[in-house]
Amino acid sequence: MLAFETHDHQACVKTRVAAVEMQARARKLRLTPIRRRVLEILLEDHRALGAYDVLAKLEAEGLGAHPPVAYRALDFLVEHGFAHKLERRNAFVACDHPDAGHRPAFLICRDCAAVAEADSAGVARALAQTASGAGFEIETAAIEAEGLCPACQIAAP
Amino acid sequence: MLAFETHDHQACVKTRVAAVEMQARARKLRLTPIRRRVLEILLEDHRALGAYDVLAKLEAEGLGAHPPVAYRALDFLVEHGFAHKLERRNAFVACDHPDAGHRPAFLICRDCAAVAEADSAGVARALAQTASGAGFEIETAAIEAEGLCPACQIAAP
DNA sequence: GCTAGAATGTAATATCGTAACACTTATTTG
DNA sequence: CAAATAAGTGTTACGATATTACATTCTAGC
Repeated sequence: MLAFETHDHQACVKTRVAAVEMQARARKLRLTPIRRRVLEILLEDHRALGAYDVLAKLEAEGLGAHPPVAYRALDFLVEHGFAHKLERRNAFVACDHPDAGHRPAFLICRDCAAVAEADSAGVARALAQTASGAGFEIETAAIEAEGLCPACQIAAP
Repeated sequence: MLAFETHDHQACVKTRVAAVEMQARARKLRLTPIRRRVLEILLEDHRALGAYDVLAKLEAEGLGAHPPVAYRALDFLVEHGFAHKLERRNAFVACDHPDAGHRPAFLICRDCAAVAEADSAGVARALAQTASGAGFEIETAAIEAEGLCPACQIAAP
């Protein structure tokens, strides 16, 4: 639950960008300057950011001023498992474990928008069982809890 | 998993509106004509409808032509447990079990938008356990699976 | 009937997201 | 290497989703 703990964030961003770079190379994906910068922007917080928040930062740096620029980069990151979309917030967050194809559960703080990934295996299993009883074939599952992170429980009681 | 089975839908709508009416009376809520009609619109399909879909139907019947009309009625229904919002789709669906305060899991067909409610107790328990390990205090959880309903598995293989 | 609170009507605008097409840059292939 | 192809980017325009604010009307309770 990395996001809720203090840690050396500079280093954290660096190692995680490096990890994605490696993954990208291995999978022959192009981590272009815009995509890389969007990933960094997401990593700089462990927070949920809207597409237009990301776009504003890009724009301030002269990297593209129109919505499709942000959406395309975000779509790329999401598609390849380097970021996730939070459906409840129409927002995006960098992935904690940049291995492709996982779909974690999310714990989202309603106060500070910090986001932690949680293992969804148990949850997914329970869901799959229910679905199969109905003859429903699950393709993807979004599991998003909202509430208060430890810090905000103290700050705003 | 009512939504995926054939049934007498006329009767289904009628009994469910009646159930909500009783609930509303018991809880001193005002099920006004607009709110009632929006509920019926949602019940007429067991499908996910966008706010603007609902609004279009209201408009065609002369019941209000501006977005807040639809959103206010939908918010009322959601707030009191007579409908749910599907975050992944920015859409709404009538509640299967109009008792207040429950938060089911959803099985949403990507093809026909049929929606079934599934028991979320097991899923919620698994999630709560993970969260408590992180010191995170869950207030609400959205659990939404997307895939193919039985009918659409046959229709579109 | 009066009044307070709830609900509705309406305009304007914010926020989120995409289609379409021109152009540039990278990769493949003859 | 050059041409052909594919992938990525720049830009315009628009569509879809949602809210704020304020005026007006309705309703319940006195």
